[in-house]
Amino acid sequence: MKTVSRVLNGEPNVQPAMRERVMASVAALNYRPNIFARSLAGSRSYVLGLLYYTTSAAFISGLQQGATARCRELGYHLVVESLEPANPDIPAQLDHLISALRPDGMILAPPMSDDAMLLKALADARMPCVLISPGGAAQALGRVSMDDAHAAQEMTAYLIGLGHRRIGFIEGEPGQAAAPRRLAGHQAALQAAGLPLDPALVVPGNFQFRSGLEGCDQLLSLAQPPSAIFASNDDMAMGAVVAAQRRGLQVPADLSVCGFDDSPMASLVWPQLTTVRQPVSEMAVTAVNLLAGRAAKKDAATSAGGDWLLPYALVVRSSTAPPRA
Amino acid sequence: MKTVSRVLNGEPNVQPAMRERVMASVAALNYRPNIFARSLAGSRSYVLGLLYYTTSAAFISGLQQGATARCRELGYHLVVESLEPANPDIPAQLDHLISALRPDGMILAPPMSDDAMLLKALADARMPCVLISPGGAAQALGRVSMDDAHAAQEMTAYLIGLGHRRIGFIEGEPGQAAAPRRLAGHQAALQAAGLPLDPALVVPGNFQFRSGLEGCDQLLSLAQPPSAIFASNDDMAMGAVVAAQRRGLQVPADLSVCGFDDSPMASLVWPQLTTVRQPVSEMAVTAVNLLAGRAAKKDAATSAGGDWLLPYALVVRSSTAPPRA
DNA sequence: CTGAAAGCGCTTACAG
DNA sequence: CTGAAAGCGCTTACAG
Repeated sequence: MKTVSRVLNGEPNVQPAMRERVMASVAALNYRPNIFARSLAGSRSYVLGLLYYTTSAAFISGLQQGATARCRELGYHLVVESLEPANPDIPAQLDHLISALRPDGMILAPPMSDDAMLLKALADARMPCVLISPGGAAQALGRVSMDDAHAAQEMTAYLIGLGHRRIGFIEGEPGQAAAPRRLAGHQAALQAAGLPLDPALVVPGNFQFRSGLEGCDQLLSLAQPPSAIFASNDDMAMGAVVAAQRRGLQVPADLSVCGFDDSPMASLVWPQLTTVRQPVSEMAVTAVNLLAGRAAKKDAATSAGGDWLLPYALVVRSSTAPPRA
Repeated sequence: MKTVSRVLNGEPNVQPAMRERVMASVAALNYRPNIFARSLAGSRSYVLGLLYYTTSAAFISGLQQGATARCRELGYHLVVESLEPANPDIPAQLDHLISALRPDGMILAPPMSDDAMLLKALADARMPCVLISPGGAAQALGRVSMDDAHAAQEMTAYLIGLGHRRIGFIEGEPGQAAAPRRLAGHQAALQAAGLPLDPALVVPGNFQFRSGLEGCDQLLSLAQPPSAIFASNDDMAMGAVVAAQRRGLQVPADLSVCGFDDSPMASLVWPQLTTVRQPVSEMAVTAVNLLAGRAAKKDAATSAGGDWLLPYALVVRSSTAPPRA
């Protein structure tokens, strides 16, 4: 019965009758192929790696959720490895993972998707990789991202549409690729509306709660404070809300605040945050599809890959409103 | 050279000279045993599963961090599966995971460590399990927890030592095992100090930011409001801080607030939260040790297991102070 | 389109 | 204490 192998792996050239006969037995016996035997004999391991570094637990957890779900559907399994950016141990850790498990591919979450040392080690091992939201255009099977700039532009356009003319912006961590993109989108919307780019309205941040709090304080201390603040992520937006409330301002009546990410906290705080939903779990699903697809192909050369841009969504909740007249 | 197997697996009865000769070759060739071949032939898979449901991304991420690190040291690999409590698909999902990967054991994070359906399916499959912070005393290889009650008791004793006499308490999600334990510890400290148990000072919560905010509001609306509030976790403590600040109160000058967990946010918010550090990553390490140890043993019967209570730490930061005179 | 053979890289008893 | 043999459960060419 070596034909079962053919039908189980969905290969062509099997008679329908034969195929059905096999399928029936498989169902009846509750047969489940042993992944170890499969991997030993074949050229695929049915294992995919997720390489990450915990900047935002919510983001990583979302990726993992999407990836494990899709892996489950495809008969794959996900092995996770937490790495540290630019850590000299990376090659050794990778070598260990690869030689022991021989994963069919790796998914790199940011900021590891921009880690030169990791990327080099992976390339040396000829390991297929999909990069999530990379900054550069490193060589890889695929890159899956969302259009940060366009989303930020839409958010700012929404604030302008509400009637805001002076909009403060709190930047993200400079080292992360998404930060400058979000600022660029914000400024593009300002320009499209014919609004001036006042440098005083852009303050630094680092994606963390506290920098949002301080950034908001700085903006509200301006001679001409903004009527709305766009923080580059939700954590900072929450900080901004707290800073405003401490000064006795009502959000959104006195000050509109919006964020980016739609983290789980965004809809738990009060007021609930207007933000941009990142397609986190969809990005992971796409990455798994690319890697699993390429592993199934005989000729790796023709594998699809490429750049994928996934749709985001503007989530309007209760932290934004028209400015006070 | 089938003796290399013996030395690689650290078995006794090998001549030192022979052992050294093998080790030298292994190092020279950068030899790495293939986990698939090992698993196919042997009775161990060198794979451990982490079964969780994302209540707190930070908590899960901490567990995973600890588990992967320890797995790496022991030559194991971690496969993660996100499940849903009481989901009827659980047996099927589990069956799939077990028959394909044959993990040597499973680590169950709360609240899955109390999920009856999961526990039953695992027991049916005779899968060794370690439960993290379970509520009940379900049958398992091991249970690793921290002493929630004692930690809460210590926290309340600390507040009393600061001079507080009326201390508000915001409860956790009733469905989670830790919630009643923390309340019990709080009340034990009150009684030990001869303070009354005023039911009005205990308000419900659900471990989320918003319930902390509302709970604090409720407590501060009391005819005799408390001078300190102990929230059952950090998310709720952050909510309490915001509620206080909205009323124009200074934390900690006008109101002390403390939490539980030492989540990453706890030291990023302002003021930084006084809280209890849970030994999250250590719990995961202990779980891996138990499972790997049991897999290595020939006679599973004698495997250690049992109950493990790991040390926590009171982390005093700037959200608590003596009450205003 | 389908079957018989060999082999993936280890570990497990079983002899020496 | 150490070696030779068999086998784990699949997949991969290779014949029919």
